[in-house]
Amino acid sequence: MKRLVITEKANAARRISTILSDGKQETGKVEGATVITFSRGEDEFSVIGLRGHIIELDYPDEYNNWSKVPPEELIYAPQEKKVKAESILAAIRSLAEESDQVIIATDYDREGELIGLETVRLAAVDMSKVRRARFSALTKVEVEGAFQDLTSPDERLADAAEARQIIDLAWGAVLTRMVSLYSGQVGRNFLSVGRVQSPTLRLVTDRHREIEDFVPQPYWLIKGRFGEQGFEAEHSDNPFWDKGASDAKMAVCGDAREAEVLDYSMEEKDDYPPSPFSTTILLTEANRLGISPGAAMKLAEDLYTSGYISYPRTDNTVYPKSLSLKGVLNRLADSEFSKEAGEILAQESIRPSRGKRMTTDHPPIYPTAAASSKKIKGDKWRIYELVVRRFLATVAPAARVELRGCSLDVGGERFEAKGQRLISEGWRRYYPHYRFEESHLPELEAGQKVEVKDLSMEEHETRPPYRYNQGSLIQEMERLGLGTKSTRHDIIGKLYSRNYVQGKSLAPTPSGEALVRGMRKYGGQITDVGMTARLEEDMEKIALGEKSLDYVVNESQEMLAEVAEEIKANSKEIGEEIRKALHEQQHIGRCPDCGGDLNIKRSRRGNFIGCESYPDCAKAYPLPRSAMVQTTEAVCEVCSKPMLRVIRRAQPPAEQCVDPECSSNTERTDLGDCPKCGEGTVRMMFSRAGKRFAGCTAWPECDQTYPLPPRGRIDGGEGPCPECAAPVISMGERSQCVNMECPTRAKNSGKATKKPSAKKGASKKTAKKASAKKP
DNA sequence: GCAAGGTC
Repeated sequence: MKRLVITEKANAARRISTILSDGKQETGKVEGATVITFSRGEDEFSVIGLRGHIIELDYPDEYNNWSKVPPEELIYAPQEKKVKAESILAAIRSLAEESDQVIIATDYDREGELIGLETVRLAAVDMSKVRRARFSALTKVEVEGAFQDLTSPDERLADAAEARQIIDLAWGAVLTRMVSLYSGQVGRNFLSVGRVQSPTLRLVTDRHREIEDFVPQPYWLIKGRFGEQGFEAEHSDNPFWDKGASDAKMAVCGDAREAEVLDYSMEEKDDYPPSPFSTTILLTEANRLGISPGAAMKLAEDLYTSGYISYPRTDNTVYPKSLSLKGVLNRLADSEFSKEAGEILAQESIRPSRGKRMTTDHPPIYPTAAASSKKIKGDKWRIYELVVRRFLATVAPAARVELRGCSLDVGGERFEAKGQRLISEGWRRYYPHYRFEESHLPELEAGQKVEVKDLSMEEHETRPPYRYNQGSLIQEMERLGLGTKSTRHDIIGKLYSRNYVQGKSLAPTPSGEALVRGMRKYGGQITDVGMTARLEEDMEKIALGEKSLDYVVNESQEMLAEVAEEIKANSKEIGEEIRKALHEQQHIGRCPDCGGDLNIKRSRRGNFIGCESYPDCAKAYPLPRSAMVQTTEAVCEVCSKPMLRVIRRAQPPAEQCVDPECSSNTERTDLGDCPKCGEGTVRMMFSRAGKRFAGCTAWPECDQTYPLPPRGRIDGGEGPCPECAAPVISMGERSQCVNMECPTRAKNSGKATKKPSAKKGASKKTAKKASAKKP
């Protein structure tokens, strides 16, 4: 029998072929697409990998003009399927024609069902030939089992996913066009609205409001130190919200010289290992290491395609039975983790930890091969090591902790103390990313008297909640059911690229806030988390056969029509609010050439500051790189051009002239003449990644650069180095050649020469302060 | 040029 297998991705096609063919496969091309062939018993197999959805929904071309087509028209407009990978589809057409059986072997989830079915439908495959293989890991056991136990594709499940596609496109396109048109943001600077991105943005704006509106409350803590070693105990009524009450308590016990131990307890407990890695957990852990979810995802994908880790997009936190944990450890045995792997393999049995979620599409993320830090470098290695260490932790024994507790009578008042100590490291030995906070409490016994070393009352204030960072936002999105493991980091990326949010701790921009305000007021449920929850319910009903795709789509269209009408009726108010916010966040000031408006502009090659009268006036300035830039009303004292507020990591916020060539800037940033080209000036700059360095202003003609320390004030103007002619820079007391390879630096083995006299008083002070922070 | 969902 001739059998055609369709997988969701190229890697799955390779893995399945290897498993089913025992390694004897051939790779060829059909219609330009890669196809793997092999024989197995009587059967001839062809395996082809898709690239996820090879079809995308979109409106026909005649709806493309945003200004000419009223957005409402899109509500009931037809949506058509546009093929994104013609060669793959053509290959499937011709292979299916000559096959007796077509097996859909896409991921075992809702989207996988649709990806498979939409493909065979579009390829016009005879449906009586179509079968479905379902496996939750690409292991021999699972795949062999799935191919022995073929089932039928689930059309209702695919319908559920298709309903989502149709609804998301309609709502997204209609509302996106409306807000963009009404606020005059057409073309490259369009604004966007969507079922997932808008509620996510609202999480950020709501948190911002909470912080802005926060009123700190004072509270008081009564604490004391006791015994010879001075262990700390707290009053059992802490915290006190009323100073009178805490004062009264202090008056009662404040003079006590001795306290009596009322009770004392000590117990040992297991401290269980963390769960296996799902995408969300991996991304939040990476974020803690300073690798953003977007970057971490990219690195994890690279590691996956080169065979070092398993598929990185998964919600699963339970290892499937079919996965050999010992096998994984054995593979790590000849790596840099051989010692750790060996220790765990030496255990009698391996009982892995398990998380709360178990899914059918992929196993949790685990290492699939040994890598070496010589071959894999930088952040990629850090992600790999994170995956390995997490895996080791999940198969390692629990740690043991000793918990102690006591209560004290202090002049008639009750105090409590707790202590914890790690007795055996267990999994913590392999996964050092969760710190164990030890706190000491000596061994005591009831009735024992201990010395009161001191008693004090501390005044504190409640603090506002933290802003989200990308990691905590991803976690919150998962908790609320917003987006999927594969899209959440992308959605957050969208919020940044639309300039709705900024900064590492996400703060909304004025336009982000204005958009949420407008949509909350007139956009129906589009900023509500409940929108997704409702859609999920409907999808569930479609999958169960309780509702039809058409019914759900019609219902959604009617809702959208109402919302669109409401937005249209209030288009002026919505548009004005957003325009005002955009002005505030983009308007830099007057153009020095034509008197027009200078604005922050978006472009394909990055953002910049440009004149609104373009092309009549081409005045433009670069936007300070890798910084958060805010507008100000101020103008430069030297040249009267507008000023910017620049906020950078590791630097204090600074107001500076928009013109990098203004002497107010160059005095601060220029270090001296370029020794390489003799034309340019060596200037302090920031790389895309936010790293400070010195580079020649004649770039790209001259590529001279020097590394600079990331923190602290640096001044130039010390003249050229007598040895190498590179500028000499000063950092407060210290003065040295900027060129790391300069013999003057080698001679002192990196140590700077002592500067006899500081040039500027202010610079000395700042530099001292900054360098004092460094170890 | 719009969404969100796959994957590269």
